[in-house]
Amino acid sequence: MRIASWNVNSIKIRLAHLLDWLKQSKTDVVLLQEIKCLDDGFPALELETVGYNVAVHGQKTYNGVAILSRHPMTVEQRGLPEAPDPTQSRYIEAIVEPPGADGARRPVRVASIYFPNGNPAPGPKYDHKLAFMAKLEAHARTLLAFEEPLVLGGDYNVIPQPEDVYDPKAWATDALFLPQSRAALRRLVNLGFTDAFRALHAEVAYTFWDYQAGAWQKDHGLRIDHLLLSPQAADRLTASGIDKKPRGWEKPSDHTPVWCELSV
DNA sequence: ATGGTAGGCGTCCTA
Repeated sequence: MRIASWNVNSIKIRLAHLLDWLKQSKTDVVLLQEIKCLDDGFPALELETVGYNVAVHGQKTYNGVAILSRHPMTVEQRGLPEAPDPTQSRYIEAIVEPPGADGARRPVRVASIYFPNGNPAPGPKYDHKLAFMAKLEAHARTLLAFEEPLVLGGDYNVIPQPEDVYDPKAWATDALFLPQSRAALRRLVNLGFTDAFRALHAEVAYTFWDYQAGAWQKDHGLRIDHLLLSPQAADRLTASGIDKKPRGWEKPSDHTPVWCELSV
């Protein structure tokens, strides 16, 4: 089963890209962020027509997350439990169930998460970022106790290591790379998660290139979109990658998809 | 050197 995460920066603007990419990538489950629309405005019909079930936690103008699944899907959470600002739609969680070849049940719990950017730091936005990460960590503890396959995917807005940014010095004081942000991500990972991309790849790779200053052309990127796997999901990890192609298309999102393959 | 670009119920805010 292939699972991907993609911050599309407006589902309305990016629908054609998403449909093209779904056709060529053969992804079973897609975790979307920054859909920037209410539930009613989400193009559910267009996506159902090409074979996906749709779950949306939308918001007007900002944020908004969704999950697409070729397999039956049950929504478990809309909104992060005890989120510091529940008016911001940044979390949706579901259980997807691919058909077992032998009739066995193989449910996988997935979440699509849009972490706060946190700039400027210090300040109230940075405080909100850290508060959100603390509540996410608490919820992740609860989910890990279920000892089931779990994929926490999304735009984490955190650069894990210096090798995950083109110029670490230039990002030293940015909310995405401050020591407290990186420590909060480490606390989460250290609960027992596996970074699906880094587990299988040692090379430098990015998931985001700013629209400004020719960042894409200069390959001035960041790796801030991640798929974190519970031990039971990591046991089944067979492949992962970052699909750079969509970032090079006309009128792209500033993010490109990260994906992983779990054996059935 | 504080620019640059993109998206949205937009004349600013967020990223």
